[in-house]
Formats: sequence, structure tokens, C-alpha cells
Amino acid sequence: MVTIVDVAHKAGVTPTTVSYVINGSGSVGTKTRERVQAAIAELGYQPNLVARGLKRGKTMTLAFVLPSIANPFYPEIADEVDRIARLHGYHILLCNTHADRTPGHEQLESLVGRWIDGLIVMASSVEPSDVHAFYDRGVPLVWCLWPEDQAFPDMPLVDVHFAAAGALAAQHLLELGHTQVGIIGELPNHAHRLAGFCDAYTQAGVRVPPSHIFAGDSTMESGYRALVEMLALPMHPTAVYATNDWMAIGAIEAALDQGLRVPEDLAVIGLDDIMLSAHFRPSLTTVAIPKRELAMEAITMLLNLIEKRPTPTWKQVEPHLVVRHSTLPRP
Amino acid sequence: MVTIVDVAHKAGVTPTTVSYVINGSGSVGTKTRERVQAAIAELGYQPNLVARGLKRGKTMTLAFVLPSIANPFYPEIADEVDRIARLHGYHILLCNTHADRTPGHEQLESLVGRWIDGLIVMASSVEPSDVHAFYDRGVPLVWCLWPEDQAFPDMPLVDVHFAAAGALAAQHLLELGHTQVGIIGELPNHAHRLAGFCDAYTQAGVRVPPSHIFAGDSTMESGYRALVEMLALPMHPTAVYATNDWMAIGAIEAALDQGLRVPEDLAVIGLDDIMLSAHFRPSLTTVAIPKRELAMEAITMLLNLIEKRPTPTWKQVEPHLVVRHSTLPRP
DNA sequence: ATACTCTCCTTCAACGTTAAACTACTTTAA
DNA sequence: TTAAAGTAGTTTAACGTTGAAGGAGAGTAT
Repeated sequence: MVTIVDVAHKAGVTPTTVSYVINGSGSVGTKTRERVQAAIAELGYQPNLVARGLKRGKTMTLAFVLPSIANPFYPEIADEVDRIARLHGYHILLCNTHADRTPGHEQLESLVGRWIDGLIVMASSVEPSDVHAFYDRGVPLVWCLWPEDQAFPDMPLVDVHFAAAGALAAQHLLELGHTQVGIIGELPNHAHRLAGFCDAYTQAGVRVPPSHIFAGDSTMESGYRALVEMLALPMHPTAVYATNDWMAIGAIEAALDQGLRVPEDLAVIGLDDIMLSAHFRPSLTTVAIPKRELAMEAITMLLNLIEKRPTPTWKQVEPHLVVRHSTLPRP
Repeated sequence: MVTIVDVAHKAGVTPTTVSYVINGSGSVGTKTRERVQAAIAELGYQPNLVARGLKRGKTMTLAFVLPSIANPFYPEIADEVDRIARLHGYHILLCNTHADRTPGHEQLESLVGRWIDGLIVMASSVEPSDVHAFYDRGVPLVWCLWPEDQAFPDMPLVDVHFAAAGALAAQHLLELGHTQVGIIGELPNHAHRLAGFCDAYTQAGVRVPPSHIFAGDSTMESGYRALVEMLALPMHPTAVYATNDWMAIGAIEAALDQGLRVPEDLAVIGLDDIMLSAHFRPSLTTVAIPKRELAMEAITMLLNLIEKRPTPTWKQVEPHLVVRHSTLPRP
């Protein structure tokens, strides 16, 4: 590898002068500058970021900590984080914790040994207290999608306005005239999604009795089971709201298997907008989480923290409704 | 941050001795070793990998270069690469080229400035010649999924035995008695997938005329269009083979829209096994690419190259058939 | 003429770690 | 008893870069 010393020799100056040319610091005469630049070009010199990192105490490296990149929720976020980070000269280290929160602690340690400049931690990839310990050490970090009420209130956080998401779903069903609704939700994790929905119904003067709320665990299977249960009761819903898309899809499958038509006999709405929802038959009406915006807010906040610019430390991104073919007006 | 010098002071030895304790090199007395270890534990010392990287010329960092992690084909591979790399003490730098092959060149340069120890390059993320230039410089790297015939034959390569994949699809349809087949393929990229299929048919004594082969571009829409075209001709296929799942799904949608039943009137088989295929209705019979195995072979080969262990530099992983609900015996 | 300033470049030391070379002491061998 | 071999450390220098301090020379002001 060609080093700054090689360039200096070739240009007949000292390494410091070359460094000044590269970084625009110091003061360098025009002719010398040109000679140095020629030498750099000729030798194909690239500054060594390891040495520079050691000297400057800054590695231009960020870490993206998440449960698993194989979970289809994260890749799009990762892509956007990487894109924006690179615009600012940073690279992203991937860190899949595989939801093993205990070694998650050691993983954070090993990242800090690399002098990363900051990290983005996705919900539930590491123990909250471990994350907070790092924050206290002064490592710039942003939490992303941590359930708001569990968060240490002093830590930078970006999440989704889930209550608004629930309200959007409710508003859509209300506009279609559905007053008899069943709900499939994962509690307590989806509390905001549920509350936003129920509050909107209450404000519209329609009561959702607790007996119309069924428990799921975010899997398709749990959505299927919940709908079967629901249909066994004498409640006759004309619409179902599931707090995520997988459960909504499970519910549709159950309804179809029970001989109901979707959306004619039963409207179903989900929340997330996973890729499958667009291609499922019938395609799923859902409330979309703006992942790229989420990523953008998180990385922007992190870069502000690193570069010590003033920044709000709490952001909520707003979801939006995506109407497809699983909802229709009440028969 | 606490450094090796702090530990040395606390233990009453020189930094070198601490280094010897950490790395198990040199020779250190039992009592001294214990004192040093106690000091390390007490101060919570973590070796600085930046400084170590500079000194040793090794950063324990690999890069994973791909078009975009948002493409659902890659996350599972990335997850496995990261998992295995970390078992060996390496971290993974993510590098989305966004199929911009020109800046791809600069991206590689910036990675080399970081002294990464090696990289895995996914097909079509960078210009082949740029990649080869890096290989010539001695940077350990493995190509993954590059169409075999385009590859520089001297470069380490891991790919899928696509001809066998095509043959598996053919064998399945032959066993179901389908002699009238239509093919939707992307050429020339999917040449092996096509050849494997056609060869198997030929060997079974069934000729597939060129007129039964339709062009697609790997998108769902192109699969849809191809099937519509196909049905307009007087060829009456009872089965369709698409060289990827998206086109197969597009074909199914077209068939359903044209009033055909799938699989009763028309069997459809794909290739890839993307996540959607399992949840689509009808779920798609397809030939699966073993992504985790692919990842494992690539990272294993790369680690062998880095650590200068003998290793084959060409691997093909074997696909396998996944029978679901889009294929049935010929009516 | 002397002091001051400015520009341009060099010297020096440091970031944290670690191999190589060296020293001091102990043990073993002939 | 002396040499050889081993053990347990230390000293030194280096990885590649850069900020601070310093110096040489030219230009300007008094």
C-alpha cells in the first residue's frame, strides 16, 4: 500500500505538507500543492482511515444494531441509513444480535473497542439498560422504534406515531360505515396502536366493547386463530382491525376458509405495510409505516449528535393509510 | 477511554506485558498475569481495535458489497454472513452500491482505505473489471452469484448450480406428466436455468420448441405479460416454468385473470423461493436457492483466503425442489 | 536598520498497540 | 565452576497520520 510518506518523497516535501494538501489545513503554496496533487494522483494514494482514525479519535464508522437483518422489516431501513450515512462519509457496521440480549451486551462492547462514532439501536435487539449504560458513557446513539413508554426519557428516540396509525385505521373503517368491529392485537406491545384505534371510535360515538378485542402474537397463525374465535361468538363483526399485517393476513385466510368473502362479507385492515400485503389476494388495506422517513430521522439525529449540532432528541414519524382490496363499505 | 497504559500502571508492569497477557504471547509469570488480569477487569479495559489494526495491519473487518439490502433476496444471506463472520471475530461493513456501477468503483476504493481484510461481492453490484482490479492488488475477495460464464476464471467464486435448478423444475413437471410446457425466462442472465430445464426435457425425449420460450425481465409484470402472450397462441400449455418466482407469480395472476384455475388448468413452477411464494395464493411450487448455505460457503472461502488456508476457489451450492400448491398432474 | 508580520514549510510528538531485541536473573548441565 | 539455556520481564521502535510548535525567508512598517 502506498502511504503518505511515499507521496511526500515523490513530491519532495514532508508528510505533513501532504496532509495539509489533503485536508485543506495549514497553508501550502500553489506550486507545491500542485506537485503534491500530481504525486497523489500518480501513485493512486488513498489516505489510511485506520491511522487517521487513531490520530483523530474518529473512525467515520457507525453501527446499526438490530435483531436480525433477515427480518423483512429492517432491510429497507438499513438501506436508507447506509445511503445517508455514506453521503456524509460514514460507513455502517452491521450488528445482528439475533435477539440474544445477553451477548448483545458483549457485542456493544466489541463495537466500542472499534471506536465507532455512534450507533442506531433498533427496538428489542439489546437490553434497554445496556443501551442506557452506553449512552451514559457518552457514546452518541439513537434508539429507534422503542415502545415509547418503556424508553428512558433522556435518550434520543425516533419512533412511529402508532396512536395516529390506529386512528387512521379507525377513521377508514368508520368512513366505510363499520360500527361492528373486531380487533386482533398484541398486548402490551401494541398498546398505542390499539388505543389510537379505540379512541377514534369513542370520539365518533361508537363504543368498542373489550369483548371484541382478541389477543395475538404478531404471527399469521395467531391472526387465523383469533378470527376463528371471533366468528364463534355472537358478535357478527363486519370489519376487523389487526395491529399488524401478518395477523391481518391470517385473519383473511381464516375468513376465506370459513366461507366468508373478503372484503364483501368482512373488511380487514392491518398495520405495517409489509411487502406481502401488496401481493396477497385480496391485497391488504393497511396503515403504512414510513420506513425510509424513520431511517432518515434516526440517522440525521445521530449525525447531529456526533457532530454536536443542536437537535431535537425525540421524533415521531407519521404513518399513512394505504387503501387496497381488503376493505369495502358495510354491506 | 481506558488504554493499555492505564492497565499497565495499575498492575505495575509495562504495556508490553499487558499486551502479552491479552494475546497469550511472550512469557509472563503467574502472579504478574493475575495482577494484570485483575487490573483489566477492574478498569473494564477493552483493547482498541483501531490501534491494533494499525499495528498488525489487520482490522478484523470484512465488507459485504451488494446492489441493495432492500432487495429481499439479500438480507438472509447478509444475516448468515454476519453470524459466521462474528464467530471468527470479524465485523461486517455494509456496502449498498444501488447498482450504480460507476461510483461502485469509488466505494471499493474507500473500503480499501479502511484496510478491510476482505470482501464478498454480490453479482452485479460493481463492474467485474473493477472487482478484478482489486483481486489483482491482493485484496482477498469472493464473488457470489456472478453468472459463471462471465466470471474471470481465476477469481474465487461461489454460485448456485442453476442448471441443476432448471433440471429439478423439469423433472417435477415431467413426473406430473406435463409435456406441453411454456417457459418464461430472462435472457441471457438466466441461460443456465433455461438450459438445465430444456436439457432435462430433451433427455426425457420431449422437445421444447423455441417458440414456447417467452422473454421476461424478472419482474412480476413481465411474467404477467408473457403468460397473456402465451395464451394468445395456439400452443395450449398445461404447465409453465418461470426462471424466477416473481415472473411465476405474475404468470399465476394472469392465468387467474384469464379465468384459468391454477393449478388445475395450468401448473406453474418458479425458481428462487422468495418469501412471498409461500404465502401467495395458491402458494408457489418452486426450486429453492439455499441462501444460508450460499452465504456459508462464501464467508468460509473468504476466511480461508484471508488466513491463507488452502481452499477450493469455486463452489456451487445445490438447489432443491419445494412442492406447494401451484402444480398438479396434467388434467 | 530594526522590529514585526506573514507565508510556507519542517520538525516533533503523539494516537494505542505490539513485535523484536535486549537485559537480568534463575535453573540446568557438563 | 562455568557455560548454556530458559524464564520473566523491559526498552525501543514502528504502524500511518496529523496538530502544535518552530524556523526560514520575504515583505512591510516604523
